[in-house]
Amino acid sequence: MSTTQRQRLEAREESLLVAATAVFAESGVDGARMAEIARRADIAEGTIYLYHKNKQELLEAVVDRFWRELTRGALAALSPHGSVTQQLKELANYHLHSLIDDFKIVEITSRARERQGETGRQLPQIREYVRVFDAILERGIGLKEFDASTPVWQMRDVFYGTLEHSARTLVLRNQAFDASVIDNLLLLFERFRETTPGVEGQTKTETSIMDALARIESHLTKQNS
Amino acid sequence: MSTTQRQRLEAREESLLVAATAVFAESGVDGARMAEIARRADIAEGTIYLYHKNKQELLEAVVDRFWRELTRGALAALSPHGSVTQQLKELANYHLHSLIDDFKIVEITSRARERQGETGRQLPQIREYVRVFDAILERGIGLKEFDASTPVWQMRDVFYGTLEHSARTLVLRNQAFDASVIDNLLLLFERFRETTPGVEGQTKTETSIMDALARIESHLTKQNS
DNA sequence: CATTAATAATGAGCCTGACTCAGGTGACTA
DNA sequence: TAGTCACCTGAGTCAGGCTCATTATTAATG
Repeated sequence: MSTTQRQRLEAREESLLVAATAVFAESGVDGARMAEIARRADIAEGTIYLYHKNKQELLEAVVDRFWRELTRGALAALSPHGSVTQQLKELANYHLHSLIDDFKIVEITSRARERQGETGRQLPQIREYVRVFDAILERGIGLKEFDASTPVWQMRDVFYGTLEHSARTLVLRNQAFDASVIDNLLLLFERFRETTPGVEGQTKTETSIMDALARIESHLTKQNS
Repeated sequence: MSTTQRQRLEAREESLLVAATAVFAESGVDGARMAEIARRADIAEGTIYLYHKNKQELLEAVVDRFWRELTRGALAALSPHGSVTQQLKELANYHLHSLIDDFKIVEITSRARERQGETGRQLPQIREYVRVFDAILERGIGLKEFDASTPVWQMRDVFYGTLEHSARTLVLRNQAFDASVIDNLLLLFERFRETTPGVEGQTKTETSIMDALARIESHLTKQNS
């Protein structure tokens, strides 16, 4: 059966990524030995190179997979019909928790961007993850809840930048999740609110977040298959 | 003359760091060859190891030196008797410009933190740099310009996190410095302002920023000699 | 089923590049 | 001139990422 064959290959690829993720997280990128990864995935060292051109691309695959999962989780964490503020808070919570829990892999993410010569690269799945927040914000603007005068990317950079740094601070201090970070961040976002509230003007653009999320989801499934 | 001897050593050390900085910035950490660094510093490869234990510690020295210079520059960019808001703006400007101009080295900074096993390390000079902002904020709180309800570290994480992400976004898009990022960020910081203004209550704590900066400066000179 | 073709997996060995160390060089002193 | 010391050198070592000739496995064919 050709299906069995393909499935076996995919299982192998998956277990390779799992093994690589563990070793990278434990030993760091430089400390990780290809031999060790192969041993854990129960394949020969040379076999890795049938799936990934080199250590760098294996790392990229690991990181990409991680952010793909994170995007799935983020979408699942959002209450589909919640308010913009509600969703923002849910996403902030999910994000900060994830950054803290998987600090090791998050740190390694910057290594996946490096590539001989190229200055600024972005992994497609990270871009996809960021879009989840952009989608919420755009919905907020569409619903006139947020002011359109500040560009979306600037609001997003405040959001992500702050959470990333806060996560680092918390981890360095060996502190657990701190909800006040999120409360204060959301308070800040009040600044972006429309001064003309226009409450409950939902009817017109109400579906836009669903559209945006659907678009992102279809993107994901496409790339996955 | 023993002075001449010591000076020669310091000049050597300095030219080594200059060469290493250039090569790391051009080729990235992994792309950088110790042989190339030695060639540019006009010394033998083995000589590098008389000054730095290995490539990792050379990298740390390079990054540390960079942030030390940045701290000097930041202190110079502040108008000593300016208002807190004024100084915040000056620091934000200086910081964003620096991040963009020296993007390569800033990116490399995270590599200097990595060290076999240890999860979260911080280079002393980066910590010192961050304190410049903390000092301004604390002065603001002392002068009752800022509310003390949000912890300083959270405000600082908003500040640094946002600027860092914004710099990345700008560089990735090949855009130059964008002043609106700073304007919007400072607008956000209005949130942290005291609701009870208490304007011009300067007399009591007026010197605290000078004290703080002086403390930081003396720190620097101590470590330098 | 046997045979062949095609595909996948293996791991001994190659090669690059960080790092070492036995020896050299020159400044200063007696 | 010889001895001491501090510093420098670069050929050689070796770890570890990666290659590729060989072997194993599966699929296709008569």
